[in-house]
Amino acid sequence: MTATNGGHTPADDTAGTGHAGRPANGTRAGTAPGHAPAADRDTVAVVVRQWRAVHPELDTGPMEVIGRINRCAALLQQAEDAPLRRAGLSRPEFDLLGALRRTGHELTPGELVRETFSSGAAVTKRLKQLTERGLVERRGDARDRRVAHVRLTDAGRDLVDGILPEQLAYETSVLSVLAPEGQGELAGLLAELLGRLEGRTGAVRA
Amino acid sequence: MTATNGGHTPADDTAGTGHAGRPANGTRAGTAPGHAPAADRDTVAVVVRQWRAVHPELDTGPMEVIGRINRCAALLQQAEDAPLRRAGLSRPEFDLLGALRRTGHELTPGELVRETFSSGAAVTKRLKQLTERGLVERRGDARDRRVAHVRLTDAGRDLVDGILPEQLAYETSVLSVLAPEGQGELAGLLAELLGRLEGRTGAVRA
DNA sequence: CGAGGGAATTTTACGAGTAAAACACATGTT
DNA sequence: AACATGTGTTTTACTCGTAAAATTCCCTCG
Repeated sequence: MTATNGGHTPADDTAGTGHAGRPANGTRAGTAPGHAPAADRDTVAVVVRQWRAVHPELDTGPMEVIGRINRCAALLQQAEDAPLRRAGLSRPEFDLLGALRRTGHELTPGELVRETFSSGAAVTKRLKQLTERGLVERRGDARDRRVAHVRLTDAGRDLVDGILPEQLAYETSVLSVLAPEGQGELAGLLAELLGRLEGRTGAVRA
Repeated sequence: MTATNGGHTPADDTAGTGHAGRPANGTRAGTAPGHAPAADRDTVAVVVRQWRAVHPELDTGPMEVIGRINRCAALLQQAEDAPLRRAGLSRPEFDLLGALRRTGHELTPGELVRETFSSGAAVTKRLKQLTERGLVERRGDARDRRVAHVRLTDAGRDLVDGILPEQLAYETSVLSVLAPEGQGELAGLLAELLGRLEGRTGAVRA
């Protein structure tokens, strides 16, 4: 979207929360080559400054990172929803189809729940709709009559294969502001962080 | 949460989409000092591998970055919702209160919409609830009777001030997997990316 | 001054997700 | 074999957010 979509962010944040912060006040934030000082280049910087003015005693450092992650995610999702809506799909629906496509084989509703990180009820509803639209098919299991097996129809597969390149092309264009090494660094740092977050499920006490 | 919360991620992704990717197959993903190769340290790496197996011709690079941003955001939000729920607040509600707290002055509903990145209708509903709970107060404008001015009550201010340190402490603990320089780098890279995303509203065609 | 145009906010109708309960079935136990 | 227990999936009741329409009010212009 960013052009097509109406422009409503579902789960944003950053703004209200407090997510922004400052990496040490000395840690040069500008990582890029010859870029502006990025005083308040983005919304997060502004928010952090506000918090610091009100609560000078708090270390707002983490906000710089987490606030930006949240905001980037929100904007990216909004942007990438456009090609999906054009195809008449919501993101969660595409995620479901994508899971089937990338694993290459049938999945049960339960497996879709895990692959998709959504609730069982949500998966049930989506499957119902996607089945009606002819994008997926279900088949009962011979052994265990509780379980079902879901697979993509040809139409479903084609739809995913048609959208995916668009998504990747858009993502590539957005990331092009970063040098290739920058992209690698970013991926690496995020992988570390994600490793901790996914690590022992819920080990980090909130 | 990550321990308290039920465990339902609202707006996740990564899994189904395709967000993951690989920074060049040579770009060492491990950015940290002496860490494991991170072969499939996280979910995103697994997903990317699946996509590459199915569509070897596509450049899945951007997925490594964007997939991780999305997944990190989802997990962070889930984790940080715990202290909020304990206080009986949803994240959007806290965002609204936070906007009032950090700006330090009254805001109109319209301003809250902008600060909070949510729809007008949503703000209206939240204000209604928060007012009933005695966390905010409204006052009509003398000049223009269409506008209202919203301010935090003492209870509202205290609530925000009580929660914020918890949030920051949690964020600090999560980010502690990264060295301080790593955090700075991450903040800087994300700032660059965010700059582009926020830049000219919707300039990047999807 | 009275109408038109526009802005701020709220209301309405509805779609989508969640938690918890309900189902349907399989399996280990005695 | 009958049952308690546990798992896979769906159903139910409800909440929340959205889009679009409706309200209320300001301001300018003829």
